[in-house]
Amino acid sequence: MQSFTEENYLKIIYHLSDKTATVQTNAIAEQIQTKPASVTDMLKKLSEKGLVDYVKYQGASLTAKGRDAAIKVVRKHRLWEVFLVDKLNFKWDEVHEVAEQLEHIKSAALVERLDSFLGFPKIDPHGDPIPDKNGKFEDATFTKLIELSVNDFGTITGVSEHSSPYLKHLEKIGLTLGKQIKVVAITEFDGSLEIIYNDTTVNVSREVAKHILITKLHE
Amino acid sequence: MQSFTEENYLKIIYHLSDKTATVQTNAIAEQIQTKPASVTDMLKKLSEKGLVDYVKYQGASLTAKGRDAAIKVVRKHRLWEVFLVDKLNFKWDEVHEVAEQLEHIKSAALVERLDSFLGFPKIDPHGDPIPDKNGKFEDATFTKLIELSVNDFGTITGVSEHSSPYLKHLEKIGLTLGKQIKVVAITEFDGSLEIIYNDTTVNVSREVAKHILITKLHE
DNA sequence: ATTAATTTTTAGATTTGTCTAAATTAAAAG
DNA sequence: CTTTTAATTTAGACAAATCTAAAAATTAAT
Ligand SMILES: [Mn+2]
Ligand SMILES: [Mn+2]
Ligand SMILES: [Mn+2]
Ligand SMILES: [Mn+2]
Repeated sequence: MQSFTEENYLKIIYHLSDKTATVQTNAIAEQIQTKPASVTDMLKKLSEKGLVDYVKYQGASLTAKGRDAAIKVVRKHRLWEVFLVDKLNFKWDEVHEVAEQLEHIKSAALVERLDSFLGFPKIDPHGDPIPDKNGKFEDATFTKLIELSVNDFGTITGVSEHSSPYLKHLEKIGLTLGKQIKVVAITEFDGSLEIIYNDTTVNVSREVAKHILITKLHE
Repeated sequence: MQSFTEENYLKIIYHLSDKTATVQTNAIAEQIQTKPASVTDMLKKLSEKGLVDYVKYQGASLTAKGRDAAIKVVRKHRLWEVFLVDKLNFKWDEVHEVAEQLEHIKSAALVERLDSFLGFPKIDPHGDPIPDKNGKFEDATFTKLIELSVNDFGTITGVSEHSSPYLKHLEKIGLTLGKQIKVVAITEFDGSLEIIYNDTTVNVSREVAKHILITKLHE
């Protein structure tokens, strides 16, 4: 059984592993809001527990056991987010902080019954896939909005940034999950994108477009 | 903002205060599963924070601020128990441990929305009153089953022991919340009570009867 | 009022997770 | 291939919460 703190490290390492095979000390420190020296200490501990593979100065990666544990935390985080939005009427920008706490509640029965109560949802309020009981899930192949070209179109199926200010901004300009969008122009000056959905046109900065995930539609 | 641990101390002191005005170090230690020396340390800390009144060797009591904090924890504990039973189909003997964790989740919005989602329940699955948003609740005047005499009758409205083995036992012999019962005899030999409800007669040991709370009916 | 038993507190150590400052190692630049 | 820079690790300290063993205070018993 892992501590609250250990679970946070495993989860962060898991998320950072999406991009690179081996995760650096400084990257973990930044995500977890701590100092590199503290990360080194924890990596040694997690390594001794058989949860991460760690070689001095070379970074860390999750073992099978560590990945299982991390996925369980992610599953709980996303199920609780669905609960908060679907059942308690929270907005999608209000749930992340509370889910950060709820994800550490220890009770296998609770997770399974919550999952059932919610109707076995496949994605959370930000479009992220929810691992099932066995940790399995389909990691959809997203394209970032910023990578689209003029005349490309598709559906908004996720966001890779969960902060409240960011999500509130998307809400305000109408770019929420499920919206069909099309890129009509890319501004020469600042690289921002001109997007059309329904009959509305909005301008999206590169910084914002970076975190919007699109499922491209063809033809 | 209190730590997880501080909240547990406040809650225990609150519960122990029901019986006596000032709470002893050893009593807290026993409830919280720790050593008296640790309790002394914590009492000093809570005293400095203005949450308890504490005089060396004299025991402790909650300040108004401490009681407010304790009641907030109790409110959360009981609301979560209602959620687990009413929405997730847990049995009344399965919820206490999980609620011990959930009661420490920090989010005012979550508590209020959960309360609303549950329909503003007044009592939890064990018959305990749920404090409202402002910490107010009616503490009903219960009579312990063990204090009844032959021919006394009433309704089971609560239990003062939340452990799974105890609650499972009550379930098995049919003594659940809301049942109308009558004492038909008290056994000379061991003081156990002969109880009748509907058309069933059951024998209840003194140890079991001690924790069953009755609302007496007259005439 | 002494003595004995119980309760409570202190003193000093331990564990978990963190930090700062200094020392190493690895990577980048020249 | 040195030198410089950046990343990482060690060493030593610290805060929170706990423990054991010993000392002190309170309460109960003679
Ligand atoms: Mn989240
Ligand atoms: Mn999410
Ligand atoms: Mn309970
Ligand atoms: Mn209860």
